[in-house]
Amino acid sequence: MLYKDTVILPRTAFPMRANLVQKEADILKNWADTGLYNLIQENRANAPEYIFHDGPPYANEHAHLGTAFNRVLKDMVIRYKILAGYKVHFIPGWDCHGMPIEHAVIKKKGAKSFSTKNQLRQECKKYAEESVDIQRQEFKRLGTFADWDNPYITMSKEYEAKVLEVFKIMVSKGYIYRAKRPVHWCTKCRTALAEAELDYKDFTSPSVYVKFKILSMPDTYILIWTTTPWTLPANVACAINSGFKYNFVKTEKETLIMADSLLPTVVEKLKIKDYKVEKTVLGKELGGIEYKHPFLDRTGKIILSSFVTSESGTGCVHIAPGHGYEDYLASITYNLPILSPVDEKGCFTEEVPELQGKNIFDADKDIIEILTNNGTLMYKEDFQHSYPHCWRCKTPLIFRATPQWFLNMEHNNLRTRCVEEIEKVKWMPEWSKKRIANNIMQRPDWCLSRQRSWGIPIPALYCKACGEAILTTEIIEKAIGLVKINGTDIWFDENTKIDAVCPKCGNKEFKKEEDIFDVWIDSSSSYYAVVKEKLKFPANLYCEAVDQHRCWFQHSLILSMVTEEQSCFKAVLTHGLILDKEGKKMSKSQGNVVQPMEVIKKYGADIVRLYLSGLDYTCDIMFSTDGLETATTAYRKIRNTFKFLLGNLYDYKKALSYEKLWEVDKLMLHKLAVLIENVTKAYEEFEFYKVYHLIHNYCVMELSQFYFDTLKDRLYTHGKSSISRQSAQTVLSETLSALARLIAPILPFTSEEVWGYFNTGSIHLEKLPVVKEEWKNEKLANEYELISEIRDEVLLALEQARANKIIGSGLEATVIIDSKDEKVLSLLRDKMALLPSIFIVSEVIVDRVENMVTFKKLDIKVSLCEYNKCERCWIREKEVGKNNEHPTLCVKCSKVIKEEDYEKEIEKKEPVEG
RNA sequence: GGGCCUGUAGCUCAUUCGGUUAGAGCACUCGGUUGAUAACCGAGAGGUGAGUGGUUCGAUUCCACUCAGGCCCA
Repeated sequence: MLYKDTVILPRTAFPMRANLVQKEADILKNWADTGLYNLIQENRANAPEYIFHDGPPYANEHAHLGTAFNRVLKDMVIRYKILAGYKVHFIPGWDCHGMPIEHAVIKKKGAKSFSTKNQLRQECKKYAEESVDIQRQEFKRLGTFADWDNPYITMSKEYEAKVLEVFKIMVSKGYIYRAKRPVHWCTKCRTALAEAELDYKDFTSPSVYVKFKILSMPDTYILIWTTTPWTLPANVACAINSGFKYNFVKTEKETLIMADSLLPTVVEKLKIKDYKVEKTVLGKELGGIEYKHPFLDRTGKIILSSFVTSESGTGCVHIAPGHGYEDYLASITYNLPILSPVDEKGCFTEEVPELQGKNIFDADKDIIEILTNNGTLMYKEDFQHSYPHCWRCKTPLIFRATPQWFLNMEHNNLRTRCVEEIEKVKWMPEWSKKRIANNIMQRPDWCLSRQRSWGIPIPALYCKACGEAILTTEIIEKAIGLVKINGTDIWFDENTKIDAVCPKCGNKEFKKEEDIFDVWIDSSSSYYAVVKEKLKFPANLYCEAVDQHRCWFQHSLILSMVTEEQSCFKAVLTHGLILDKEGKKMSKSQGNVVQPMEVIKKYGADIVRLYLSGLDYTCDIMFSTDGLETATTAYRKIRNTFKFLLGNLYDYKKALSYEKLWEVDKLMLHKLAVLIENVTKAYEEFEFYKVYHLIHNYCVMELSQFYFDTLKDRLYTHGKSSISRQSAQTVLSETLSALARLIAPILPFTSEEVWGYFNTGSIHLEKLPVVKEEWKNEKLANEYELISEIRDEVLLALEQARANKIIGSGLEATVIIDSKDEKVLSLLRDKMALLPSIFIVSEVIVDRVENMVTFKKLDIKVSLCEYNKCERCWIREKEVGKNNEHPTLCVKCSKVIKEEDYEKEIEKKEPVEG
């Protein structure tokens, strides 16, 4: 008789090997075919809303690993919120304007191939559109959930018009002003350059030491050092560090002021032999002192600035706010004039009559001559240093102050209101509040204008008669009307005319502003163009990387405070950046860049997602292949857990009521309840790595190592329809149902695959598992806490017996246990009948015998069980061999065979050959 | 140079107010099983808690500095 065939082994088509790459593609197709996104929206039509607003990634070719991580993180939030019963309408976005795209297009096609702005803009648009499509495919492949067919695109005319509306409100409320600011300028291309367009190369500049006469002190000079003599005509101040010590150095002729720490190098260079330090003062004591300009008829004053270093020079820095960024910042603090007597070709203007028309680099030697003649030049040499050049024409660049549009951070107490509003927002992690508050407090006024082509034009006009810059809500209104229909290209079309009257001279002819907006205006207006327009203002959550504290988070907050007088987000979740496995930044030059799609192609999205979910993203994330391998192992464990569950539920009919369940099964429902509660709590806090560890540990420790192992005998050998087997199946079913849903936000593909073998419909239409009150059983849990400790000791004893060749399999063992602890002893006696299945041995006897090994709680003796092995369930039992009908079976098995009427089934089966 | 963050086993994470021998899982080694089988079970080994100093009866935990790394600003 083939008793083996009466054993009910797991049966499922759910494959052990995932073959994720193929499987995920199938599931994606299925989601697309069934229109899952819309099904979910319908399903949650009347549910409370959760507004999660997507920060638009930059539409620049393939998605980076950091972007991929950001998408996955957002997706886990979205999928969790949907699971938790919310309606989440997630509109993805793309940031499409800006310098990097313009840069890439010019690089690809060459600057000469575009004769008009709009030709260049068309090419940029094409580039951005292609990038959006590439990234959309990649984001879909990651299994991320969104309204991919209806994204917001910052270069769409609707969006552009909305940005202009935001600007109109800024103007109408009086936040916008126009002022000069130094920018990197190419004198050959006659254009401003962005940071990314700078090409640093070695360059030789004249290095000069110049003395400025202090007005209030006879024969006393402050000594400065500069490598750009041509900026001296724009000098308005001299900066020193308030914390440094400054010496008054008396030489034969005069007294020179310089930093104490730089004295030795300076006197050596200037070949000053006889000198004496007359006195030493702290920098802050010199603040406000006036000096005479070395060759122009005006004065400047000494100011205090923290950027002055003691690395080179004299510790006294010549300040020309029109020709340096730090100088410019200092000019704001000290309210200094911003002189920039240089035209767009790099020649001096009439503001410097002596040098008018002269190229500034050529003028260096003229200025040196003037300084030499009037005796203010102390020393001169050539100085080689790394200097920015134009990326296109390789000309050395200059800083030149040009008029720009600004947002005034102090208007209507904007800065203070932002800082106060920050307090009302929930920042996760908490330190991010401090970070953004610092940023807002320290930031200068926002320079809104860029001298570029690919962006939204600033709708200002210049009077052709008097040159007056005109920016009014009426003009913006007209621009919005045009843009809504035509997009912003219309602004750059020379045929487009805006009707207006110059308020200064009454003229009606205008030149349109050529500058565009800083791209951060585009993306940071999304609260207005998307949240307010299509969702519900304000958003519940923004979630981006840590660098966005200075960018999107900050700028969105500022704009929202201007237009809505409140924050556009209630909570902000920040994550770290993705670094390589050594914690180094990924960069092409280092060769340590990981392409997300290559990883997906190799491992599948679910494994990548599982890996990412397990990382603590509140700090920087080190991405390693080792980690992916670990995640693969963890994935297999989770997958096999599902396979075991499915395999033992193929014949499951219906749940047993709680009272009828076996004790161990009740225990497992308690543990499942605790798991559900803990996982839900972790999800609520967006602590996905806790979710991962909780679920993985549950699969490994509670299920695989304990429950499943002890359950095998019951599932396989008890009667098909026995209460004991049904009891186990009831709990297995609850476990599968809960586990699949709990992991669904992390493993959207695998959970969907599992659900297909278990239930109907998509798992992503389901809701979080609910803990039934009756499942909670602290008393049982406490008892089993102790039993678990006891089990560990028994397993240790079995291992020793195995090492001593007393037993092989655990089922060969008879375990005799005793305890000196009354509590333990009474528990053992109480649970006597259950112990063999819990220890997975054939026999357990509570007794005291000789040669017991003492453990912490128990004394244990393991011996080879003297009974015969049941052919069917492999348990050794004293009745085996005594039953005439089934001489090789134990009592339990012969009873099962009889009651369940397996006889016919067995006879029907063909005998197996060999 | 400034602001913010990070550093615990090879990997991913724990360690509640500072308190017994710093814990899990994976990976590794050894063993068992062959009825979850490219699976499953058990055991073992693995740590100067980045470093130095301080506060304390006691520090991985609190403080200072240093080192390594990240973001932003200069």
